[in-house]
Amino acid sequence: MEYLEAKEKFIGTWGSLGSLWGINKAMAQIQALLFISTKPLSMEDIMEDLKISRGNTSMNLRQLMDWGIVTKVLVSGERKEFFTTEKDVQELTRIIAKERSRREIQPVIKVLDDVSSIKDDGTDKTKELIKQTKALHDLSVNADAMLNKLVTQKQNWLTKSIIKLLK
Amino acid sequence: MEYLEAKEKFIGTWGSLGSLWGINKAMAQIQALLFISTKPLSMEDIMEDLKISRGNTSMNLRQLMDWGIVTKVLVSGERKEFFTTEKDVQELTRIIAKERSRREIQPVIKVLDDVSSIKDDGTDKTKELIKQTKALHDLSVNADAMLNKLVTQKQNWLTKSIIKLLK
DNA sequence: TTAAACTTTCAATAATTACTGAAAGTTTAA
DNA sequence: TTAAACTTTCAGTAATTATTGAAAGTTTAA
Repeated sequence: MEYLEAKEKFIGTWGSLGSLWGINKAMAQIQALLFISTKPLSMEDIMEDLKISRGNTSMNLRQLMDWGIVTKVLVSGERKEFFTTEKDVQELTRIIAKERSRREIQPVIKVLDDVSSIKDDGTDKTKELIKQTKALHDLSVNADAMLNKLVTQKQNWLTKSIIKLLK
Repeated sequence: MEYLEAKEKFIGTWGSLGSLWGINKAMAQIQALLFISTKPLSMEDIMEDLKISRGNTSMNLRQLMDWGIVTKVLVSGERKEFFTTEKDVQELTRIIAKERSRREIQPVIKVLDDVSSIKDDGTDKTKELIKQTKALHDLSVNADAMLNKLVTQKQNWLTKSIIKLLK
């Protein structure tokens, strides 16, 4: 396999994986492209490489920046803006985990808390709703706490954690 | 909040969370409905409750069964089929994690392995592609191993794991 | 200033994904 | 058998989501 084929395979796969996990294809592909690029890329570069429109590029770069995954960099002597992504996979994972927790898990925990706190009217179905949503609530809180714990340790969290768990 | 409102809030939230994570709404909602139901439900029950068509119900139940999350149960004296979901949240998580690993993570690991194994032609961009995809590969392998490890311990994996990690 | 170089926004459109409903298929009781 | 009770399939359609491209907005160099 040559460079170009490998590059396209990587970017394509990353895009599909994104879709599978609720991240849009262009967004995932832009990140993948920056991830393997040796230098920051301009909007023009990205558009040309991925063959997507200016608007699409602009919107998805913005989202990636909102997530904290991509940053603007100034290239001296250049008027236009350039972009890079976080290059360290561990740091990248930390950012994504933290954001998904904040945006998606926390709000669900709140709902589960509300729902599992309704008044027990003595009926079976109410009891079941309370029991099951409480179980889900507790699991979510624990899993989220664990994820944060894992991911808050800057250095080698994954390796360290695996070692601990294997003991 | 009364039972019905709480129930609808739970099912609705679960559906939205599903969409956010690449699981279709109807599928997530059927699972949610079964999860808080005190007894197995028929296709008719599900259709009526969620106001979705027969075809949709059938297709999504099938998918849930493929995932191993929902099972058919025979109710004696009844001709039609009834369905339940795994009621234990830990077991449910185990099943989902295992399936997502098998269906989605393993294939990506394979691609990352292929891509990071291309011949180093000495150029910077090839070196970068190899380096970055290798890092991603290693992270994925580790994270996947950890997930499997966590999730393979039947009893209270989450609690146990948190205790270990907090040490 | 101003005008060129660049970025963002957003209405229109395309692409994708989900859903319906009815026909075809299957199972079971008599 | 057969026909009623049920489930699955799938072509057509609807709903959702992503993308385009051009106009509007912004920045900067002269």
